[in-house]
Amino acid sequence: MKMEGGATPNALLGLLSLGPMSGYDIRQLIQRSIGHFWSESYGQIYPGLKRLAAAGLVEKKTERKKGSPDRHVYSLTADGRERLRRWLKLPVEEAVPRNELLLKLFFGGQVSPSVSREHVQAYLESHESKLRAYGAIAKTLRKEETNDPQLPFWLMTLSMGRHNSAAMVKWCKETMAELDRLERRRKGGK
Amino acid sequence: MKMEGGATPNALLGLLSLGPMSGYDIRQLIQRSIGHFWSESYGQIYPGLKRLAAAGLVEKKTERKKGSPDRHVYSLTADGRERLRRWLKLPVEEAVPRNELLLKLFFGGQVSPSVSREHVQAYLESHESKLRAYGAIAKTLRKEETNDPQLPFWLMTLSMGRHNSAAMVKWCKETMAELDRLERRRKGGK
DNA sequence: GAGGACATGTAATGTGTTACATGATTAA
DNA sequence: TTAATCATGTAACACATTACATGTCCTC
Repeated sequence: MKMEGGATPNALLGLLSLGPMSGYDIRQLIQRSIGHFWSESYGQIYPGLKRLAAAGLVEKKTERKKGSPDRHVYSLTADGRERLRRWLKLPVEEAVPRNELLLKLFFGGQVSPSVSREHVQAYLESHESKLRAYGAIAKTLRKEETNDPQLPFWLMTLSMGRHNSAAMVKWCKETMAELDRLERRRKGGK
Repeated sequence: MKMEGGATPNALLGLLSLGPMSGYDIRQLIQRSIGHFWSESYGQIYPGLKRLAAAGLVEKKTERKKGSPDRHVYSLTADGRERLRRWLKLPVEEAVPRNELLLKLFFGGQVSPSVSREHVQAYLESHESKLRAYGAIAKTLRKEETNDPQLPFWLMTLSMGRHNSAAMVKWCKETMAELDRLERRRKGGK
């Protein structure tokens, strides 16, 4: 009965702090809220909720529906909320970085520069599309949740996404230019 | 005998493309080269090399030393180099994002803004120190590897680190200011 | 003589995704 | 009728870290 540590159960507690929900709801909510920087699969969510319930941090209520399977709605207990707060105060644990694009780029000397160029191009497009998405989300968020006290925090997480993607767009453009130079030098003289 | 897919064995091949090495060497080299965006533990490296050798992608030579344990030096075979090139050309697989700082910040409404402020402060400091490190690495890299054809690629990966950390520093400062505003509003008049 | 670098490897454990299994309802 | 959405959950697998186990050489 450890239950300390791991971010996943605490993420579940955090989401339940927004209101009672089923495992299925949680999955959907993740995608509409923290999806840009967090994800959980059903294989984590369902067993996770079960363990949290066994530890008394959440409470389960079963809603019967004719025909379709029962809905298991979980809600935070006082203990659960306390546990969440305690975790929130703990220092953030830095994750081991893993960036496959950079890994491939680092070994770019093994292939033609155009290969790396394509990878960077794809990365550029993904960040440009993220930037568009962030703009849209900020708009609806401000419209629909104007007086929610948590809104400022949600906007801060969005803002990081924007800063990051903008920086990545800039890096991609510079890097593609440099890769073009390498390609030309290869084909051209010497 | 799949051996396709996973980035880890390909990272090993990539490092061996820089020259023959032992598992121990690989670990050290990772920290001095791709450590900012990749990492591998011995528990991955040693069994990984064994599997690559079984698949004929690397070759193992044992150097006997009196007293100390044998050194197992691995080098790329032609097959291994070919496999590496093929993987480099494959599109980059985007990883599921996981950012614990953002997760905590998203639920920042559950605790005092000063808690979030401290997390952001720590993040700021870590990126400022990264920026200093990147500057130092770029300097030594240009001094010691001036004519290595792979240098431009190494500098590109460094450059992403710089763009990213600079953006994060900016975001941290803005976000800390916003958190201070929230804190003041909380203490001050309703 | 204590500690750290050198050097290899395995076992236990943790963490996470994907595929599978089941089945109703609803929209194209 | 085909597919998507709703809804729950397990099992198999993949991937990764950490602790353990062992032992030498070198430096303070």
